[in-house]
Amino acid sequence: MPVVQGQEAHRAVVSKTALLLVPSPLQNHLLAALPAPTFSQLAPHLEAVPMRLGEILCESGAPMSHVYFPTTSIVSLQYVMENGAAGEIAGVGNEGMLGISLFMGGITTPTRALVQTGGMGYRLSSKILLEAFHRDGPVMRLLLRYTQALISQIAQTGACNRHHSMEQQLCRWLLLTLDRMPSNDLVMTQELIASMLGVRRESVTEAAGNLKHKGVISYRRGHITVLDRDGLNSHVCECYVVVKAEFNRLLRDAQHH
Amino acid sequence: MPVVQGQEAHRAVVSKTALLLVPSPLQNHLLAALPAPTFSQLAPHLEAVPMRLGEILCESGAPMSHVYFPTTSIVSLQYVMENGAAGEIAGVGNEGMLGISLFMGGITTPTRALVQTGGMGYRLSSKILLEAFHRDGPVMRLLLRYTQALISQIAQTGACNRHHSMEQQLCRWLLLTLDRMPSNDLVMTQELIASMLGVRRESVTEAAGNLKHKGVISYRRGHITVLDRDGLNSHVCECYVVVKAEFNRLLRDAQHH
DNA sequence: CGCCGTCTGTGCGGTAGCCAACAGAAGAAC
DNA sequence: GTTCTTCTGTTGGCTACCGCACAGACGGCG
Repeated sequence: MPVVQGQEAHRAVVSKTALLLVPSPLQNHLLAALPAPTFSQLAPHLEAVPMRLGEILCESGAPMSHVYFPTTSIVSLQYVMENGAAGEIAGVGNEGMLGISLFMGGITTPTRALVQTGGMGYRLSSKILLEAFHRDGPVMRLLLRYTQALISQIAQTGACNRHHSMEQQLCRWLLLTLDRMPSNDLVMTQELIASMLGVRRESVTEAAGNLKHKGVISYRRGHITVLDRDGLNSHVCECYVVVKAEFNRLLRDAQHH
Repeated sequence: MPVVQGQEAHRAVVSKTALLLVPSPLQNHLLAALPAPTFSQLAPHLEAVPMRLGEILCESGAPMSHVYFPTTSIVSLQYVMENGAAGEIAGVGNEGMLGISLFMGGITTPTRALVQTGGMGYRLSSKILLEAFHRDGPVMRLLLRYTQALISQIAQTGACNRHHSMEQQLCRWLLLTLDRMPSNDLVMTQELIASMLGVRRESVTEAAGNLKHKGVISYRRGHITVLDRDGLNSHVCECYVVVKAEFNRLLRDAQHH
């Protein structure tokens, strides 16, 4: 997506280091898609927060005091089964927000929100968000559309679980994660990926080994580097494309910024 | 009270039991949960429609002219993969509605809506629904809550796909379907169940055979009868309970009727 | 009644991913 | 550097589900 790359490049040039640590809220696509006046109303209430790897922003069933708009971080929405097994139902990065249950009316949600890639984000108190949402204007329209895109992602992930191979799922996950990151280097252990995909660590090792052998990725302890994005594209299942297309479709017409 | 079975038969024959075929709109829990004045506003626009087994109410990616509120029918929301394989992401019966993408803003959705159990329902033109929704009152609140419950169901189904056995999933599916039906007798072939669950027909045969052997269900060509609901409960995975609990939680506080 | 289409039962080989147990290796901490 | 933790690689057996092929059996229909 040229927008993201543009922003990244711009940031890297203009800023020394300070701005890198506290990126603009506009790096979040949802915030960036708001009309300028609407954004200005919210801006004073946006609070930059660091989001650390492994941090749990919201436990399953717990209410949230704030909603989060990741900029350089990625959050994983997970179900947790009774036997302790976990798995990702969707990811939230700079394209989205965390906390839709607030405006959907349920307040809580039975999923856990876990920081999967450390970075920065912005948060907004639930009160402010709800007020903005119920002005029935652009905020509501945008957030509902985002929610629909999220539903598609959840459904597609479920379908993918059922029908596609480990390797395909790994490729999907890598691509989706890559799209939310400024670089090709993911700080990520295989163990963590396994817990996201809801599979054994060994299965990830094997699939990643194949991709490495083919020269598509390389990795060392806790880092994965994507060498050949097209290579991933040629191994991934349709699910990646479907999810991306649906996000584009739903948020395209919502652009005003 | 074999209503559905009756419907299939009666439709072909004459219907002096016509009243059985046109149940009250209030049999749909969402409509019933609306405050009386709100419901009265909508009532004149509600149109009773038969929904026949196998009918496709909405093809993947196609816009809908109406939203549907099933009363005695059940609709299955399905993803369709490129290779033709299909699977259910969620079901919609008398507890819900079909067509959330209308008010979510996306207009279309990448899932197909297939009638899984024949029966009756009510439909409402999208225009009327949207007007009601944007009055920002009880309708919006209720529909957003329902949408959140649907999200939970989709997520839980995906998780269940990954982690639980055929038999557990079959029990979950039977219980969820049973809850939406007036009788214990499902008009349903194993082939159809298999396509819902996204598995082979033979796998369903085996799992159903086990349940039959244990005396939990009985069946004959195209019919499944649940003999022992508690038996199903003792074989089902947690997913069933989670979904039901979330529906109850989200729609309980919304009751005004 | 008998035919025939559809639904259900079963068997066999194949395989992807599970479970458990370890061995090696990279990096951090000292 | 040395130690120690944590991450990655590999093995072997196991099970659930797949794919295919076909037999039997129900029940609608002429």
